[in-house]
Amino acid sequence: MSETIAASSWADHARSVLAHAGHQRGGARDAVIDVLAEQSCALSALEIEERLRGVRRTVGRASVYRAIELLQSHGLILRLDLGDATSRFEIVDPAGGHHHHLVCDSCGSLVPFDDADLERSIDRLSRRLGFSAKGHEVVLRGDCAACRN
Amino acid sequence: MSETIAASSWADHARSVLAHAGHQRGGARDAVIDVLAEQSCALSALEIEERLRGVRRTVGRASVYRAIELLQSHGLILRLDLGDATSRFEIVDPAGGHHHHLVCDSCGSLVPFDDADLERSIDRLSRRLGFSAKGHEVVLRGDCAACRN
DNA sequence: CTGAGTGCAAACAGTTTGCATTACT
DNA sequence: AGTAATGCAAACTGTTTGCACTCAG
Repeated sequence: MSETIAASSWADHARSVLAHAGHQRGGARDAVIDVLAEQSCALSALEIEERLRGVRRTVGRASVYRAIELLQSHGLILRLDLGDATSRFEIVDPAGGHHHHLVCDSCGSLVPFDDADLERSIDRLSRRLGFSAKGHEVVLRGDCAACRN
Repeated sequence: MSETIAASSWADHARSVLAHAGHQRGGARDAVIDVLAEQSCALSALEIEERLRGVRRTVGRASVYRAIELLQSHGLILRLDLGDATSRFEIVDPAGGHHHHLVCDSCGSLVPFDDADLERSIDRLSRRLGFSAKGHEVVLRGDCAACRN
């Protein structure tokens, strides 16, 4: 894993981007940013809401979704769809690094990984196809170490 | 594209698999199989329902979902999630070939592609990670040829 | 003060489920 | 006849929207 950004630096970065875009700073969105910053891997909107309720402050569901939408539109988080009909979100490394995921068929857990070889293949591929591919996702399905008795 | 199976052969295959699994053959599921067989690329459940209403026979929404679930549990179709909160389904080539997708950011269209190099990377990757990766999905996001004016 | 941000509740869309009916075999 | 398959409608879940209220600047 080449994720080396500190959680707080992403939060600061996100707040700064939003501020420059002319957004006021409200308590609900701020709390959502904090929760996302603490988590390195994908969270669903409802998971975010739940964690907020416990630890920080109760935030209306709509505010969670609106914060997510705003963050996404500024490229600060990305949406991840893994086949269970709920979107998950995770912070985007401002430095450009990114990873992909293994979804465990048994326990449903999410294991992040990265692979330079894979990235190279995808680069070559986009060039071959003539796409200006702006992004990509790779999802492996299998059994995680814990479940593969 | 190395998809060379005839549509009818998948439909026959699917029916045979279900018959061997002890399932009776009903009109609704049969129609769903036909619609899927005619389409080479992913369809959502509601798109399937819609096509059935027009051309073949009106099929209850629940039956569409039940047919999909059954087909999926037998590995005859696979679910595809592309970030718009609706699952799409496409037939699985009994010969084992498969492809991935480019999602056009502008028009939302789905363009299938395959790439041996990419597959090799993913194979190597699964081995490196020690997963028994049973499946994988790759989604590229960008602009399709038509939209890239 | 003024508009962006927020919370609540209602509206929505896709999907699933319960149950009575129909149709294979 | 007996059992799987089907259709309908209601229930559910995740997400979005309308609107009144609050708070940051």
